[in-house]
Amino acid sequence: MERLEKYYNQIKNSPVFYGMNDEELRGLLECFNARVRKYEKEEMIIRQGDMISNIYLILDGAVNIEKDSYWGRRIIISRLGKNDNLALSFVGSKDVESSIDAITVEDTLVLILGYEKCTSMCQNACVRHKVLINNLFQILSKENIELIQKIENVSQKTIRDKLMTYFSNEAQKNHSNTFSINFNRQDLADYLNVDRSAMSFELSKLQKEGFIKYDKNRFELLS
Amino acid sequence: MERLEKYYNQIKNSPVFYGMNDEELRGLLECFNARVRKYEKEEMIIRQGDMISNIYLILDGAVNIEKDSYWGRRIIISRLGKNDNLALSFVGSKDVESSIDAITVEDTLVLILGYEKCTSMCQNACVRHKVLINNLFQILSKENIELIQKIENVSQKTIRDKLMTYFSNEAQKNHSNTFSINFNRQDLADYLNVDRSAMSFELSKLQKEGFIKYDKNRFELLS
DNA sequence: ACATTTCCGTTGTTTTTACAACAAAAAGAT
DNA sequence: ATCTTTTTGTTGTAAAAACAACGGAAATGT
Repeated sequence: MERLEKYYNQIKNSPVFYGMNDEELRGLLECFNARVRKYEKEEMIIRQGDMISNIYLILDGAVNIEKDSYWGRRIIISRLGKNDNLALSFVGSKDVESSIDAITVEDTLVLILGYEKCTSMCQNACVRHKVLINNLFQILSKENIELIQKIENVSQKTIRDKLMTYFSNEAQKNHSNTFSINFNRQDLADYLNVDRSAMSFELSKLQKEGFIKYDKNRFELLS
Repeated sequence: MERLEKYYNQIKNSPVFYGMNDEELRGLLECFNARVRKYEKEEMIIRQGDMISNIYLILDGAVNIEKDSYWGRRIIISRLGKNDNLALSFVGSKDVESSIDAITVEDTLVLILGYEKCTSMCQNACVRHKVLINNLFQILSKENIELIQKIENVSQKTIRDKLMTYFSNEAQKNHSNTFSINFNRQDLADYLNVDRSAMSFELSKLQKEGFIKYDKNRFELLS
């Protein structure tokens, strides 16, 4: 259990608490019984089948949202990082258990809010709750749009098209044709749903043909 | 333009307005300048690039959420029906233009609420707005979970696995091993991201091998 | 610096898919 | 009922992906 104060500024600036002043935020943190927890590398924060009643906010680190297809194949649905929320949709959907795992890819610090407890208590009373839910709505909207984008990525027919679609999207996010990615090769393959070695092969081909340049995890989109 | 009253009961029972009494609902409908609009078959309700500031609720009919991959290939992201919302995530994400098309697959009736207008006016004032956003949050959560499920469907490696995953999910939704699907073959192929003829072939093979039985759009999961 | 482990690229082989072309069946129109 | 159009199933072929096996590079630990 880590001290909350240490991360107060970061918490304050996260999208979850957007538009709140200090007084409101502190009240909210107390009402939600906020705490900070540290997870080791490769630790599971959420498991398939869990009932989720907490809001999880990543303060630092990286987390994979994964799903095990029934024969051991791993699907990486998304890679989350600082200021992202985990499994928010399962908080919003009452009585639905998590269909995904959340696994840290490195040591990770998470802020945990007991959503259940507070909402049942303060019901219509607290004003902050209204701001919060408004923020959550917007965060979920963004998540939704990113899922659609992911569907676009994995729906391309060839490995080449998947890679180029993914790179285009990354370049756009970074406002630059040069960008680094968080994934290693295996993770990228699991994200794009292709075989790693086939993907590696396609990457070199793309480089030889002059579409991209890369060195380790740094990529450049040419032309 | 259709008369609102005719559909009042259905509107009242939709998830968007869950938990509101008549007075609140009527106030809300007025505040949001609610109207009902009829779309013909194959008409576009939303286009890629549109800025979405309305809440769309399907009263009757069916709508495809699609995306055109840049070489004519069509991706069906989801098929929506009665009581579903269109493009809600683009309402929540300010200043983000739609990345999808919404196209009717048959004559469709839609309730349209001018979300923008009301929220900017009544700001923190109206109580109903709080209930509404709470509902929207839950609806978006469900959408989110369904998108994750779709990712699971299309992330299977073989056509057979995609079909069986899809069928399992449908059977579960219907609480029965026998169920009808809305898609015709081409649409199902575009949804699962596979070639139609290859899929047809795989379907007959699955039937021959005794895994499924089907007649037209009615399927049964055996074993 | 050395050993060990993890990660990455390459190649050949097998499996699966996409694509094209066509026939049969079903649905719609007159 | 007849004709037309749309949908669905079947087959062969070419393209692409998965898989397996391996060697080298890079990272990690001691």
